Amino acid sequence: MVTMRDVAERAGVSIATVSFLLNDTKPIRATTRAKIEQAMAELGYRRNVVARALASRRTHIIAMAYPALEHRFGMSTAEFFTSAAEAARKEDYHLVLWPVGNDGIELRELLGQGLVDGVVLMEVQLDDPRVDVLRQTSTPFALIGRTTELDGLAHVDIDFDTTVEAAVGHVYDLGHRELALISGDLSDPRFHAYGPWVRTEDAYRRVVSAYGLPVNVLPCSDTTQAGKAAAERLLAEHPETTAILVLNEYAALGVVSGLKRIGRDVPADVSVLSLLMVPETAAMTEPELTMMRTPGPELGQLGTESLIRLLDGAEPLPPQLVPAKLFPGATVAVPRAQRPRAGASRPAARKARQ
Amino acid sequence: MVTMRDVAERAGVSIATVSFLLNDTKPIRATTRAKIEQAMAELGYRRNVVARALASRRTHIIAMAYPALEHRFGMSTAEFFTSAAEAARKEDYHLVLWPVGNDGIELRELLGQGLVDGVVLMEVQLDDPRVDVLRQTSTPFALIGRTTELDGLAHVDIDFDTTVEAAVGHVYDLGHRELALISGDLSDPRFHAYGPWVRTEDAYRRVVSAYGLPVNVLPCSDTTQAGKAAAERLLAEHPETTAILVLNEYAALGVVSGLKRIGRDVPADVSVLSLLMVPETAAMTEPELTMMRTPGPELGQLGTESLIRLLDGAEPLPPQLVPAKLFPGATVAVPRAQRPRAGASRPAARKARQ
DNA sequence: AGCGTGCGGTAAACCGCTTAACTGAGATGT
DNA sequence: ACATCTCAGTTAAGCGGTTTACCGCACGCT
Repeated sequence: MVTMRDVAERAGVSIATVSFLLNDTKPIRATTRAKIEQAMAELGYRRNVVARALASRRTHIIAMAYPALEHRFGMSTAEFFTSAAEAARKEDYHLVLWPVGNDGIELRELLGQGLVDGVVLMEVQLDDPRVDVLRQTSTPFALIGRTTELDGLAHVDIDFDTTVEAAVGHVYDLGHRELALISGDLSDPRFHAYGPWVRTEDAYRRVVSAYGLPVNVLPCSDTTQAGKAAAERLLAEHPETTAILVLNEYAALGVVSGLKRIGRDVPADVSVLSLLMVPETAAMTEPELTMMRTPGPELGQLGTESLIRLLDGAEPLPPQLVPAKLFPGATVAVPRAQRPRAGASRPAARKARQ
Repeated sequence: MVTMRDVAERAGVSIATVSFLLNDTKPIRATTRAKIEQAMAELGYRRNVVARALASRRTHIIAMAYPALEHRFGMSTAEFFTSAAEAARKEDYHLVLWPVGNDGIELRELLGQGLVDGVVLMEVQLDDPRVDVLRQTSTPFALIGRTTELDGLAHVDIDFDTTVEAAVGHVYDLGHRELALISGDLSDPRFHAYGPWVRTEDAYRRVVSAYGLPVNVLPCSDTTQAGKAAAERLLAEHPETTAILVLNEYAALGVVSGLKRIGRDVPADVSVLSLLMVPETAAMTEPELTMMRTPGPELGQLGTESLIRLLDGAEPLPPQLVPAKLFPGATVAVPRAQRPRAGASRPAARKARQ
């Protein structure tokens, strides 16, 4: 292994000078710079990041803490990770994906080892134990997602209000009045306080009420099977439904096939709009799903940048909420019965039932 | 930060003793051991992995090198990663996912930094530049997959022969005689030498010929859309087909919906069997796909263990080939026309055409 | 009594790099 | 002309561990 000492010797300078050049921490005369650079090139020198980390107390590694047990690693997550990794590399950091439990125990373990400079937290709970751990250990961190209390925490998140507003508005404008939301299963303890689900459902209730439409929300866990079942149940209980918004992307796939199984045509009989999804998944149904596209690339990048600001002591990035944008597919159409149906269709401010 | 020195002081021993205890590299008297352990507990000591790495020249980090550009990170990959990470943790290693290009340049960069002790290589090409890089830098590594030349390389892979044999056998036994394989797109330069595709296609041609059936192979890239298109084309050109094997999991989803779109019932008219897939994806179609389940968990674990053997100087694990096993779904059934159709059905040893 | 020999422990030299403190020479100010 | 600043480098003290060489001691053996 060729070390900095070797380079310094060959260039006829001190080892410190080499370090200053490498880190750009002190001005170096052009002639010396040239000598050093030549020496480095000739020897094929690469600085040892471990030694650097020990000496500088900065590993330049940031962890993306992902609760692998509670949330399956799916397409959306992959997107977050990829864009975050890219953003990190641009700033001379390494981004590693770290599977940790939601309780914060493994995270504490990880932090104690001193391997990472900071953490990007994914799948944030409304009240997240991991945030406490990070605070206690005074580790810099940024959230992709939001806790309820976030006094000054660096974070980025989906703008659920705007997203839901746009989604509901879209189907409303097409003429739909009998909507339903196939939401997350908030009775599941793992997701009871899972931000995206809670916030989306809240937003939905608000928005739909504001439109003067009845609120119909069905819980459903995040699998294709559950989506199928939910769709079938929904249309059994509310056969008047003409448009379904689906929160979870895997459930959305199931909703489409579930509807077809019970003989409903999509979108002729029922429109389906997926609220948080990536294009790859949307393409998996027939016809292709219309969706609100999860701003995964933006959020992954922003979250990482925001953390790196913290680490580099630069002035912090302001928190950002990014809405998911409508991505047209072929599962949303004008409802079959355009004429306003009496009574049921627009019952002024009927309240949520759940 | 509490260091080893603090612990040693408090326990009234030398810092070396603490190290010996921690690493179990020298016998320690029970009384001293107790003192040290108490001191550690009281102080809440955790050993700094960076310092340890520098001193021991072993970071205990292994990288899973994943060609993120060439291969999308999907469900199967997630499975490999998760099981590999778990296996690594059991052996006191950290496994990080590292996106690198297939050309080996980024990999070389990474290795130069001295951050990782070894590499688990994913999505191996038949002749993989990354293997050369690893050899040149004499980095220990294990392959999940195989190059063509693998003199003594540590590796694990899918047993494509057995897998294809089982798949073809399954549909054959049900009575299917008009098979087709929707394969990978080997004309795409990125996949031209991609092991799983090449090996599966080869195996398919061999096996089907051995059964005395006509060989019908259609290239198709790894997207749902491509799968749809391929299915439609296939049945236009070969309407007699009763069973389709699909290599890529995303394509398989498309095949099912493509068949439905052109009015073929699955499985009544055409059976579909996905060759390499995870259950989550299989559940996404209606009806659920019958598949050969990718042995991702096994391979991730075996690959990692095999690398760790190398790193720890233990005697190496023998290479292993693990077949994918049949996971029944609802897309494979007895062909509608059970009666052997004259001529076309069993043309003794008709040869491959491609 | 004399002598090797395990055993449990210590001292100290690194590992490769960062960085605070220092140096020496030329430029600058008055 | 002399003290003062810059500027570009150097020296050396760590960072928090690992590991080699060494040491004293009790023990068994002859």
